[in-house]
Amino acid sequence: MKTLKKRAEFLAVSKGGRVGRRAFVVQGLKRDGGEEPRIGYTVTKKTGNAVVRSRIKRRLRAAIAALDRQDVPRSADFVLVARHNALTLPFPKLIADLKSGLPQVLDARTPRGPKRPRPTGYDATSRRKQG
RNA sequence: CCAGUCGGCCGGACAGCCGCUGCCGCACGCGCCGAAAGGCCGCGGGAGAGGAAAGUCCGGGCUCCAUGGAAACACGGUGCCGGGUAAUCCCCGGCGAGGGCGACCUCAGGGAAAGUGCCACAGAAAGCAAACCGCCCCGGCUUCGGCCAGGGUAAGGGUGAAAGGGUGGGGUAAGAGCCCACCGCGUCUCCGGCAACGGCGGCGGCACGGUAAACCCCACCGGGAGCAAAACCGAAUAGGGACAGCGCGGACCAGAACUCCGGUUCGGUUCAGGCCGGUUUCCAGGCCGGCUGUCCGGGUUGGUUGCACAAGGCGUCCGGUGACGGGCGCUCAAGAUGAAUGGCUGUCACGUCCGCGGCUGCGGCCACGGGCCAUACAGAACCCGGCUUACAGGCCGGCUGGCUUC
RNA sequence: GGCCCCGUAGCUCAGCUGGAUAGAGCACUCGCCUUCUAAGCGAAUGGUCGCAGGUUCGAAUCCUGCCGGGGUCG
Repeated sequence: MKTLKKRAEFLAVSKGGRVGRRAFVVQGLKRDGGEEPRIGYTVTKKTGNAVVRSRIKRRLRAAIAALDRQDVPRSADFVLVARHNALTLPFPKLIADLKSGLPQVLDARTPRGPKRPRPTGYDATSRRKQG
């Protein structure tokens, strides 16, 4: 399985679909031309120290390697953004989430683009009493 | 046996299935990717995180800053003495001060009499020796309680972190190193020691407050930047350099021509000036303007090297109190770059918790069964030597204090 | 991976060089003004000065070590 290596490629995939799962968030984008799917892994510094980050990345990589070829859609790029419980989630559940998440992220009905902050309630200043 | 202190070491093991990255050997189509440089694909063998890989706090190697040298001034660091080392703010041994019953731990240069500064508040006074409450003497007045003037003191009170040696005795009107003893301080001689320093004795009677992690003085050390250094290979575009031609910029004139006497044009000479590792100076030495054409080279994305044989590791002997040094033998031991060194499972050791039983010096110990997302801190990034910080649990050794028994 | 900078009230910052009172503005609370609100005026509250040692009589300030955050690298 080929991997994404450049920052520009990661930014391009982040504009595609996005699906959340228990241990990670999948971003995916269909790609013209290439046939072999490519995977990128993102584990932020907020997740833990270097030991934890490396271990999460290795588990995700091992889970991808355990998938069959038909489970991964072709002609597409994916980015897995790890959550902290990717360290502790049982391995079969990790594989099951990947099997369901990878095709779903390419569905046209999934939300697209980078995650935006959800608006919190309604704006309280708009209903100020006037004299 | 308990308590403590110092030093060293380890920091899961085995097996199965599936993977990742270098290295070595054998194959090696003229295959695939790429603009190129370059890389990829087969089989077998063997290797693959740490004591801190961390923090990036010091010191070196290495590379570049064109090269080489000298001096001064800054700036920064270090600071008892001696040694170790490539080097250090590190380590070892010793000295001094403080703490602890002790093993042991902690701290740090000298100069405050080279100079400058500061010492708030309180207090009379904070560095010049001065006197607030007091104490004492003499004189005067007195309502006999004291008051005033002059003088002598620094023992006592009070303020403060600190009040110009301390304790005791003598002495005195009261006092005071005024005198004496001891302690402290300073200084001199001698002795021990390489030295820091220590010791005996004499002298001085106190003259010398604290702060230098305030400025500073003294001694020693240090050029700067950092492997994203640096070298090589290498699309497009922009920019760069060399050469040729044109002769433009500044300054000057024994020149020539024109002139409205301000200058202009031509010719000739020259590059004064600026920049070049913090600054300055002295040397060598190098670089620096415009337009057109031709050629070249550098270089971004990228690739290769740097990059793993190094102050290396292990063992042993010798020298040394020790840090460490020397000899001999064996060994070759991770090398990624969106970043490899793993994922899953089983068994076991250890640990911990619960239950039950036994022993006991009542602190605990032992045996059996069961549980644990069943291992702390933590992941190489050019390489070494240190320091600091984090760390479940365990092992070994030296030493100190106490208890019991013989 | 290397290098550099910054941590003070809920927020934005002074004070640090040169040591002795922890301050300013906004925000919050209360009061005045106003029919009510805003604005204005007045008052009060709010601080382990990132943490821990050390130097000093005395540390936000000086020294050392940690912790956290940010920037930058042909």
